[in-house]
Amino acid sequence: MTQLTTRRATIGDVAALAGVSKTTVSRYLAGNVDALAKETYHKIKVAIETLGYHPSRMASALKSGRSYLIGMIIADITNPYSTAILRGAEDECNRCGYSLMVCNTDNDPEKERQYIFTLQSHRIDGLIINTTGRNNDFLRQLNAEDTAVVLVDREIPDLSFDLVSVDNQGAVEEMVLFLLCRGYERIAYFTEPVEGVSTRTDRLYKFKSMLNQRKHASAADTYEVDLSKSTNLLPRLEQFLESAKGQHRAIIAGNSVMLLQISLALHTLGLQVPQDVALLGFDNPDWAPLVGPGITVIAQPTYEIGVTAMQRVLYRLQENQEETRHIRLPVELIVRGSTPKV
Amino acid sequence: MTQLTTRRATIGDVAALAGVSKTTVSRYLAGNVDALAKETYHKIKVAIETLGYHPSRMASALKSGRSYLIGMIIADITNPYSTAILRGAEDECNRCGYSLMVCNTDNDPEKERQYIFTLQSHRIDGLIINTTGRNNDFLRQLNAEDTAVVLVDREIPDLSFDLVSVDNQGAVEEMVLFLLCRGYERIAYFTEPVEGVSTRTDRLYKFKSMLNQRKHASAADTYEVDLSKSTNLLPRLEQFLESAKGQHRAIIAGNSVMLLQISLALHTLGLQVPQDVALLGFDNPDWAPLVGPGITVIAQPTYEIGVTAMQRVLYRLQENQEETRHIRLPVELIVRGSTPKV
DNA sequence: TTGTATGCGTTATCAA
DNA sequence: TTGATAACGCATACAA
Repeated sequence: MTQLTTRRATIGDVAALAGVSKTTVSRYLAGNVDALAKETYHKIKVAIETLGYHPSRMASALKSGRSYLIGMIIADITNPYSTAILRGAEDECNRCGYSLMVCNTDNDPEKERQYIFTLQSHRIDGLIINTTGRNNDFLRQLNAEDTAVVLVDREIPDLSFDLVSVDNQGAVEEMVLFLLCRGYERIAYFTEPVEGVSTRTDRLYKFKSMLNQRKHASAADTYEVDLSKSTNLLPRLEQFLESAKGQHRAIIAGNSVMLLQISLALHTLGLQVPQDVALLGFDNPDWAPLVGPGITVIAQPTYEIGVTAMQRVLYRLQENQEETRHIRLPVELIVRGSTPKV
Repeated sequence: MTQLTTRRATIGDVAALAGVSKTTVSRYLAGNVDALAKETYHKIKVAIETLGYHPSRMASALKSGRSYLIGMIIADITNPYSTAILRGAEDECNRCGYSLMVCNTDNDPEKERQYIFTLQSHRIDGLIINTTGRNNDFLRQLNAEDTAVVLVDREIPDLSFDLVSVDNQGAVEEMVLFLLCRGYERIAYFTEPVEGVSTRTDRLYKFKSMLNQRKHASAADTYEVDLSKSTNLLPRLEQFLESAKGQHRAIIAGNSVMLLQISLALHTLGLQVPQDVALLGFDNPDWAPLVGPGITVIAQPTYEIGVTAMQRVLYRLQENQEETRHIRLPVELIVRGSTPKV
């Protein structure tokens, strides 16, 4: 009669206590309230509260094919840029009754692949992915399934996924024009390795083409540095500063990780911003106003990117077969002390 | 005969193609390989690859009671401190074949409560929670269920959950002694509102008791500031600096958010660290070495906290009914230029 | 070493 | 407005 272990209440328990069928309870749960007698509605309500019943999404998902799970694969979760996107996506996700499974790949394609499998096994309804760019074949598979996939930040060639990002080439253009306008003669672009990462490729491409076009500096003023080895950056930095000695020099950092490392390296070298070299970066990290005279940056609407990407996923879930879209959100140049007129 | 829509393969499809029973495939999937004939093993392997089959965790969970889902509730995901813990937890989680559902409460107890329900509905096996501290009754419920719960950072009174954190009182003691030793006469402690947040309470308590004990400064040099209103901080800061005019002054920030805001405020006021006031903070954000002469901090082993908390959760899942433990990881004082000898 | 039968908790189909 | 019944994909007890 009395049960010793407190087993979790099921829809059957609720039905029994309320004196109705499981079907009726299921209708109640689905919010199909109009089709219920007032009295029935109330009996079920009471029964649910009495038992402290919570429906099992697993069972529901098994039957209905909807898990209410969205996967989010992030290349580097320690990057505040990613975290801000995550926060936007999470907010929107929760707002719509979905839950978010977060995966951090540390830019490792193998981990990314594993995560794609794992998420599939949980039957996620949708996926937001900030891809390492080296699993295109695996992502192609997802394309065939019914999973709604939206890319953030990084594009994949020849793949018909929605993409939410910013106008990277426009941003670089704005940066370079700004610096030229302020009188800088030599501008260096420092980026993490660009291979497979569309964002980095786009930015670097635009930088090169602008400088070549203006014949303003040698194209050699671009530096691809793998920051995983901490000793890689310093010599390249010195190389640039040496080669541009006596000129008005500026450095553009391709993302906030690079910006941080360059700031640290300049600090190490005993150099001052902007006296010794001007500095300009992507993203707008918390500390940008605090370092030296404040660092001029291109700020990206990270929170909105997250929200937009999630909206896009959920929209796709409404069985919309609309054509793939590439949504570009606007950036904003925030001028601080690191880039004065020369 | 031929199916038009590519339905997702099930264990039944694999069994049929391999010419064996579902049970046998299930054994294969469970890694129960010793009990399989070599030939059978191979047939199943081929069938799985041919079909691109991925087991459904939902179905598996429904039957076995194991969802392989761990929930993680974070009070503030934009705080790098939290992100670092998240990364540790996520790594360990993945390493053990579980997936992580991440929830960000923005320190809102109502959101926290909603998330607890949602996670329950997904039948999470375990939960790591950095609690707002104002849902103790709801968490008590979880205590009764079979969910493995581990708290990080923030404690809950009278609740028998495992807790992973640092020795906050010891850390404050180290900070204060360090500052006294260096000759500072007036030390202020700035914290976000402490109510319900054990970490903040502990730190503030220790600070007060040390200063009272030494009769070194008035206990009034503690400031609880709600940073959600951006205008709250500046007047309190000026109040302290004014009251301690002419003395060697130092400020301790109760966490890195506070440290950032104080740094910004001092910047606004045109004050220099450490000439005008010394600065000392909790956590070790990326930018700590870069601001002014570098900021002295107490660094917490955030990644390890995340890993340890997850290990603890997974350990509890092995049906261990061992007594509740409070694990305190060591902190490290990192001395930089913001706190010179006076 | 392998297979049959049953049930996990829910939703969907059909009937009343 | 409500209910009986089957099915979702898998794991397990038991049998062979």
